[in-house]
Amino acid sequence: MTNSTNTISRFSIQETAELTGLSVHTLRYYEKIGLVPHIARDANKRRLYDEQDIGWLRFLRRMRISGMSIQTMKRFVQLTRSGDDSIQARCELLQEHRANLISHMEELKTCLTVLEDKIAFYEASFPLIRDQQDGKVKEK
Amino acid sequence: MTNSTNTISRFSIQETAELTGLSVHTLRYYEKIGLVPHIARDANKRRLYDEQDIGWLRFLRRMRISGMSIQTMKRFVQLTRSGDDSIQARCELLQEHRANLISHMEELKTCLTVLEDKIAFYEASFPLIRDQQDGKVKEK
DNA sequence: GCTTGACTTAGAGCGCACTCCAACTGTTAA
DNA sequence: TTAACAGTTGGAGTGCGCTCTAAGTCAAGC
Repeated sequence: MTNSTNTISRFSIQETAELTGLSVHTLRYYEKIGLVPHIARDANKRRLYDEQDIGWLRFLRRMRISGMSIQTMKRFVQLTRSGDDSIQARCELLQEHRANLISHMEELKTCLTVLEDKIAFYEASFPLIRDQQDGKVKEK
Repeated sequence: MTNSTNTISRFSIQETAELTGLSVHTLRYYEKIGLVPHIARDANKRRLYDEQDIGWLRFLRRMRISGMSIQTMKRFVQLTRSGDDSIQARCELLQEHRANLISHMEELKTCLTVLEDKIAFYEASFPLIRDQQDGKVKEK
């Protein structure tokens, strides 16, 4: 982090990639498609991200990981731009996403159970694997 | 389900799609790429899935939903084909997938928390939304 | 002055997992 | 017998979300 003051921190695209977990490619891509507004530039036209940008990017990344589509994120951004009147709509969008996320998590729980059952089946049919996992002697 | 006996059930591709949650396209696709072995055919070369096939397809679907790639599923199928010697390898593959799945589920939990916080923030800034959700009168 | 390296842009390319299409076959019902 | 319908095949097309390339700019260090 190469910032001159303690109060205002500005980050290069590389630093921002590290701070947010998004690749530099993705950072430019998100800006291009309008997910991120007007990133400040230095004298050489290089991007300078501030704390707020980092926060927003982190939020976007979380939404992506949790399965929100780029399309939906775009809609959310649009709503954000249209001021306080859209707060309710934004909230509803997030509530819908939450519902999707929760049901997806439920589904994953089912998958995990299926997976555990299958693993248990294999382990039962081949006890040596269990021993290995316990750190015991491996035999063939 | 148009089966003639109670003991041996055979299903058309359409029925199988309904029973497994996979599309007919996907069923053919999975067969083509070798995820599903030798599905029986009737006199007109139409696929006839049996209970075992259904079970296997359901398992595949679960693995896909939980994030296993087609590539990895192919590897698993290959191992299955190479007999009992591969039981350990198969088990390890599933254990690795389980680890991935669990860490993904953790990540989703974090996302959910972030999402809930954001929703709570919006709800706090616009109390009418809360009332609406509680089934109370909607006002503008 | 020259190279290195981190950045810029517009736009092309890619991998994944389907999804669909065209052309065909066979069964059933009117 | 003709139309509708459910299936078949090989192969093309699609949508998503990046990811990379080419060609260029600028600043710093040797």
